[in-house]
Amino acid sequence: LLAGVLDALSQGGLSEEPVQQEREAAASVGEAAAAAANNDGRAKQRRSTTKSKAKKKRSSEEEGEEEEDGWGTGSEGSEGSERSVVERQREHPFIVTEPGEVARAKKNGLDYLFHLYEQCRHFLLQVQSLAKDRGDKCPTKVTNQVFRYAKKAGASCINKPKMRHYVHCYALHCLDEEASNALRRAYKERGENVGAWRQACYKPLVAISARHGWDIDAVFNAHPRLSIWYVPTKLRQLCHLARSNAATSNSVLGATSSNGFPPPPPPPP
Amino acid sequence: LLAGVLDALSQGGLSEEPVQQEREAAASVGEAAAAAANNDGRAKQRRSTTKSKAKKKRSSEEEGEEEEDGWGTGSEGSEGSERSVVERQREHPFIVTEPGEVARAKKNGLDYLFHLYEQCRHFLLQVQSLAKDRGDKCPTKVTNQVFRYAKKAGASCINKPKMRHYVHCYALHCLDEEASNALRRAYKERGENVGAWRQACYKPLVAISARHGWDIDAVFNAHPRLSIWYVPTKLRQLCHLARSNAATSNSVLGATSSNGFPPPPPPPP
DNA sequence: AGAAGGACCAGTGGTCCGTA
DNA sequence: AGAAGGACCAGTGGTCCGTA
Repeated sequence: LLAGVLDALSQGGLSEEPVQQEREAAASVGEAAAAAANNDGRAKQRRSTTKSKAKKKRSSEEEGEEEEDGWGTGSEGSEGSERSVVERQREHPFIVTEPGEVARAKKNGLDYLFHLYEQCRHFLLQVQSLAKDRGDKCPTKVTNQVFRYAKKAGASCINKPKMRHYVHCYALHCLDEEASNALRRAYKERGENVGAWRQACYKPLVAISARHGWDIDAVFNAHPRLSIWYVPTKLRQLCHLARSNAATSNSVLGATSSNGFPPPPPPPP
Repeated sequence: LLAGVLDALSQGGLSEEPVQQEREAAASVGEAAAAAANNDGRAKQRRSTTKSKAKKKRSSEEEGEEEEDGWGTGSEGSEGSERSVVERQREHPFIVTEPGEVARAKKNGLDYLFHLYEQCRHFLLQVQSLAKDRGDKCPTKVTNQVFRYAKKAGASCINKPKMRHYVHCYALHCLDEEASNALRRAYKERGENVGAWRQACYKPLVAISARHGWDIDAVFNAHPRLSIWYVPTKLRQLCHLARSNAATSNSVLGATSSNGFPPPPPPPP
């Protein structure tokens, strides 16, 4: 539904290019597999930290409607005067937006954030399909390989640290869209920044895990869109901690669990 | 059934010790997790290749019925005269034995080999149980962590290269014990060595995968004891190759698959 | 100050090859 | 020669911290 539109918009003004790039990405996945099969992997090379990594300018010539279409990728520095010598470009930072709200003024909204997760899923599906054709091991999660594939396919807006950073926010969006929407509206209204909203996403997730015997892995795995993401360490820890606390107060009160699951034994100290 | 007996026998003359060692192994799993959580992991240290790794002699004093109980672990060098200065000790090599046959003369039989896979499963179950208690990520396969745990628990007969080397042999044993037993008898009768028998185990597995749409991963995952083992690279490649060949001859003959699965498209060249 | 992401690092899957 | 397994290595999951 909406996702299709977003797909088109988020590509900026790049027309057909992505298709060709995906073909190249597929090819390079093959190269990597071949190199791994043989014993070629020579030449290590680490640490290059050359600050002037002169991102070569894209060759797309039409810049007519670029910028201010609401899904700015921040990829081209056409503002000001070419910037001072090809400066390092980043994605616009996120702001807390309501569902359906389009972020302006060099910001990205949360619908766009969640859309990136769908894109990753799309890339995983392609990597899986390739792996099956080649008889390679088939990833079930969004792995480094998938991020590499996404990058080669031209999705420069996707990177591992960002996606891992907001996984639990996306999880809430998947598991309880009502609650997620309500939280977004509340935090927008209060003028909170993205970091505060992100922190607030943990609590309802811990509550959901509680209703499923505190098994956050099971919660993730039971959801088709969420099961491809690793459970973030901090979320797992919060669920574990909450379980311990619940078990303690249960035993103190002599109460029995009322969530349909037996209260687990408190973990050893 | 038999496994219980084997468990006892394979421990040689070590009485209660294993229990204590498992407790220590559990503790050290915790240490590792803690170290990972913090940012301590200093001190790398690589390459120690000191040839005289002087395995410190175990402190178990009873050596009465050691050696020649049919499950020799080859762990203690009590033969000859203490060997020439603490020599490097290894497990006895495997020979092809019939089901139920006990290997003698410093050899191990194939029942013992398969028993080691059951032991690994046992260790995985313990690691999983610990992980759940601690709220850690829970492995679904026999990982490095499990091999490390096994070693700390005193199972010096288990190591990764060996277990990976024979996985597909164990797979055949799990998936078609009749065929596995027949193969063992045939190769024993012909006086073949372990390497030849090991090679021969691939073919029936490829045939099994063919009956399941060439999906060897699915075959492994459908079996509860096998699903905890990674599919060996070579087996996966053989299945893929056989699928390609089958698809080619199918299309040449204009024939339709008769295995209940649609013939897959031949992989791109 | 708040945030995006290049780059790092400890530990993984995989198996070679010096050893016995 | 045939075989067991210590030790290595490329690429992983995870996230810090120099950057903008």
